[in-house]
Amino acid sequence: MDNDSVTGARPRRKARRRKTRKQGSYHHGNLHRALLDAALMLVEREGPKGVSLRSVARLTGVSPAAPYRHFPGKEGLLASVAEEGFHAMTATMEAAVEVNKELPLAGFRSVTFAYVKFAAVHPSHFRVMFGPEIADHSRYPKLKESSERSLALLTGLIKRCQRPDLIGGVEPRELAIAAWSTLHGLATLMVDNQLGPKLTTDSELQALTDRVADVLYRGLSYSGL
Amino acid sequence: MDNDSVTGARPRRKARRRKTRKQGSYHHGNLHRALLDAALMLVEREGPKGVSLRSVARLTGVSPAAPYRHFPGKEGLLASVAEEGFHAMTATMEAAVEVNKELPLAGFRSVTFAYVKFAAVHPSHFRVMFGPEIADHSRYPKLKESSERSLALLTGLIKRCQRPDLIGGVEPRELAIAAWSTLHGLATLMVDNQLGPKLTTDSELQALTDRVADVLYRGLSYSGL
DNA sequence: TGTACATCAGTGAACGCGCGTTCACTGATGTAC
DNA sequence: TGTACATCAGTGAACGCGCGTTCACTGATGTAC
Repeated sequence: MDNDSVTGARPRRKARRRKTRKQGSYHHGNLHRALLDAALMLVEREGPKGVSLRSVARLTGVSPAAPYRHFPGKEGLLASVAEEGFHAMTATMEAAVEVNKELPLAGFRSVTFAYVKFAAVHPSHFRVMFGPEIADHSRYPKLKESSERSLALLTGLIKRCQRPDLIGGVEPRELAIAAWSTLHGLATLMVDNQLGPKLTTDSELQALTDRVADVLYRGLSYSGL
Repeated sequence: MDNDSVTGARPRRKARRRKTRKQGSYHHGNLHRALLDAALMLVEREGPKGVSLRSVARLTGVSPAAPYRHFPGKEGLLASVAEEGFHAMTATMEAAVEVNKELPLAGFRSVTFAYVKFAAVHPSHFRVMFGPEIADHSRYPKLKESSERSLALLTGLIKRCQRPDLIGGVEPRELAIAAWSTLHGLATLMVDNQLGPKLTTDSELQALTDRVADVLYRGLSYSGL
């Protein structure tokens, strides 16, 4: 049941919980986390609409009412799942930037790949993060905040790339939106199977991502970077 | 109930039906079309998950079993809705190309705007077209075919733009995927309210789209266009 | 250390609901003669 | 033109289902004295 593919986000979360809660185990031990893990697993296995509060409880081995001790309802649970997704994705993006710290433009390539790779590996999780399951994202401040971090990351990256002599010409945030659109579009089209069945291997994914990143890269270069 | 915002696709469809069916009115008159219109309306009003076969039948004033005379089931109905969406969207894109026929690169701008505008005006329809409501797009050949037309349109546009001396360097289809990713990403982020609440007016939308199109445009220009 | 009490995580039964789909049917429409 | 028949679009009742959420509860855990 432990979902160790989202390694980026979990340690942080565990640490936070240690502080706010007694560390010992209550009845279940750690139902909050167990529910999230079960939800994650169901999302990946059955897709976003295969997740119900009852099925999550069932998978966790707990009564249908138990989740209400930890989440305000179904949407609240999904919002937490989405939030963890954003944390994990941003973490891999940050790691990708870190690798090419001195070469910000090269960093762009790895960030692109990190984003697309995350979507490819966790398609349903990705869908929950951006899809209509959570009707109003603004009702979940922590979710909103975590999703904005990825845009902030792109914006920061662009600021660091911007050539001093051209600063003032283009708003970094607007370039960041253009970049984000490209990453997100590629990831979405892929997740939704719109690009044909040619993306079976990792290297094909890498190749396609590289081609798209090329265009984006050039577009940004000639827009003041 | 008549949804005249999707003007691009309907006349074609009506004409086709006149041929295959008697023109008079059966019991309901034209339940097939009425169901599609009702589904479309519900999708826009309640969002993709607000649509049920029963609610569609209800809105049409018909018994819950009636739709089964015209569609294989719920998913089949939604697939038809999605298909009409692709037809409508591609039609507006084609119209946008037509306007700038002699200036293919300028045509790119208008196509971008057409795509994003369609998503902005019909957010839920757009979601049905790309979302997980239809589990397996390949099970609906007509849907698949209609969705591929928009990529074909982009590819064609790129071919016409490609500078003869550079042909052979880059596959048009790969540039088209890059372009499509950018359009689609922008449209998706907008539909999913990820870009903040700053897109209330049409001109703001136009401005943002133009900025993104700028980057894309430059990226393509320096990639062999 | 031991006891009485408070807390609160998890139970299990129940609620009302709307759903997708099926079925035998009926009655309006179309057609062959 | 009129009649007997075939077709088939739409009916309405019924099915079984899983869902989200509520409620009074119980019993393990933690705590104050």
